[in-house]
Amino acid sequence: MIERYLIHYFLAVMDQGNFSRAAQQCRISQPTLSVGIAKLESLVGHMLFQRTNRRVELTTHGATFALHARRIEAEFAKATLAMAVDQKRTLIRLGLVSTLPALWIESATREASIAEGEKLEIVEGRMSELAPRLERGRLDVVIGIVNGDVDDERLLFEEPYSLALSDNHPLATRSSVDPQEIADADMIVRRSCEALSDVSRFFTQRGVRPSFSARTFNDDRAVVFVRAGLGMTVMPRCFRQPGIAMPELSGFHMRRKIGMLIDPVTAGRVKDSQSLKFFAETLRSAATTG
Amino acid sequence: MIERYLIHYFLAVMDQGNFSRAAQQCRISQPTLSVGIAKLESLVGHMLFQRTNRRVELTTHGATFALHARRIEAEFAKATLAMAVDQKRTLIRLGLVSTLPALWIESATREASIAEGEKLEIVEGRMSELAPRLERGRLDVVIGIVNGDVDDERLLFEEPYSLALSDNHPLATRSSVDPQEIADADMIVRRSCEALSDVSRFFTQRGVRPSFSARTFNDDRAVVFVRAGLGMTVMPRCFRQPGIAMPELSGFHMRRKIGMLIDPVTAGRVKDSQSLKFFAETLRSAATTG
DNA sequence: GCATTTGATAGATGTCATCTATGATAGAGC
DNA sequence: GCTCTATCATAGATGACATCTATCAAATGC
Repeated sequence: MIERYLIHYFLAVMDQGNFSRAAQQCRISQPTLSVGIAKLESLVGHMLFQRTNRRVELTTHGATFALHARRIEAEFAKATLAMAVDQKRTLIRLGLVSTLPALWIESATREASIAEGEKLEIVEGRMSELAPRLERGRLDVVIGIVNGDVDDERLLFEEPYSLALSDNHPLATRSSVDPQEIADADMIVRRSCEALSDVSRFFTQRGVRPSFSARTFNDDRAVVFVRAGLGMTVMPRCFRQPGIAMPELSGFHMRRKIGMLIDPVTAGRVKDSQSLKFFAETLRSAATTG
Repeated sequence: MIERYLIHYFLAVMDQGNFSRAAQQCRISQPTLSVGIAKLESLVGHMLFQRTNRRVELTTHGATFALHARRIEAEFAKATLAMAVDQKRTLIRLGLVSTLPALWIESATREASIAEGEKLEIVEGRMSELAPRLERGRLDVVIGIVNGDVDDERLLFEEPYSLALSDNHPLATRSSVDPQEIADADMIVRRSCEALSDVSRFFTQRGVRPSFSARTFNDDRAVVFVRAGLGMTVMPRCFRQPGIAMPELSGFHMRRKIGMLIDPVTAGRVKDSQSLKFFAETLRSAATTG
């Protein structure tokens, strides 16, 4: 049976005149589209496209099928439109980089839930997982690390990485600490940290080889370790909280920007979302007041 | 995205007014249809059916959607029809019970391949595997064991089960052998035999407990063993061939009918198939001339 | 000749439609 | 009441297949 997704593939190739671009339009890989068209051709029993190396054009059978394909797609569109009235809730699928403090996420989530008739679906993960999901339309928006220039609306905050240590540590009152001063200290490794490799390079380039007292993927757990005096670590400023001192690590100037990455396809829906707005604003204000 | 199969499910429920019957119409299980309708409802954002215990009826949203669903399905049908012209080859998916002799299958396949513009796709297996495949439309026709009354057109041949032994065995010249006479003989077990349990019951009820010299799923291999004098076995008469004697096993009157089981949905297409006709006739004549 | 762009192929992976088995509910018959 | 039957829903396992990440092969442009 000819499924709708094959109709989609077919129309995309017609639109773009090219398999690779059609695949992009459908947000699938080129080989997937290739076998999809092959399957469609086997289902209808005819070649639909004449592939020359420079361009793709319809066969006569393809032209016939094109008429029907357009009508089918139009009928689906009409049906969807007809059912779109009285829609109760809009779903926003939000990707969230895992290197944000639990407390902030907690209050942001609570604020977001105020919005009526909307539903937030949150996926946590590293940027390297979230970015392709956004790319393929599995997420509507990602709140995480953004690089390069970002307009103010989408940038939530920018922050440095600092040293984090228990506030009864001798160095806790200092505003800045030299790497050599902590050569003998125990360090805690935040394994999900996006700056992990930069931090370790920073220390090794200065001849400092700290010993490690803990390794964790959970940043809030790392904070607990620090507060308990198990060791110190380097983490984004946003993790500052009672019991933790965060002096500058002199010479380490890396910063990160936290912002929103929005899927262009669903951008309209996302822009209107009250819950996302509440969520973002809570993070933004936490960063400025903290 | 609403896929076509969901439209199908929806229309089937409308047609039948009942999930279970709709599932039968779609040749899927009832739970599959249940979650399918649930998925469709979540996609369109509305309940489509009002389920009471005794009957299923459309909601107002469902009624609206029904109009569109019919149109969509109609467009697909038109498209399929438009592409059906100039169809080159028709595919017949043939299930073949594995307890038929390789030689017969070989010549039948060769004869079938004469038919132009048709393609035969053969799946071998036990009846217990083939029957559900036919049931679910994965096969167009099954050639295998048929029970009960079958019209002459679909019945290919009927045959008894006989003892099979090497033709230089002392008993080879006999027309009939008593079970007690072979109490000491080595037997070969044809593990895929549909009569296996009947055969072993037949022997045990007569107090005969033969020893086994071979066990195989491959009937032609069993023939090779028999011819080599490794032992004897009970098999359908159609396996008779040079080097093998097949005296009757007195008291064992079981017979089997080999015939065609045809999927009612694709019956029209199957009836017209030349290759299937050649295939069937070759088997039928092999049975009468052999 | 070399880099680029095209679509096709192969093998691995993940998603999800499908299955079987079971539960929950309601009416029918006694 | 009680069972029996018919209904649709749920849970977990399975399998099919759409999709991915490699690649390759062929043609074009420089």
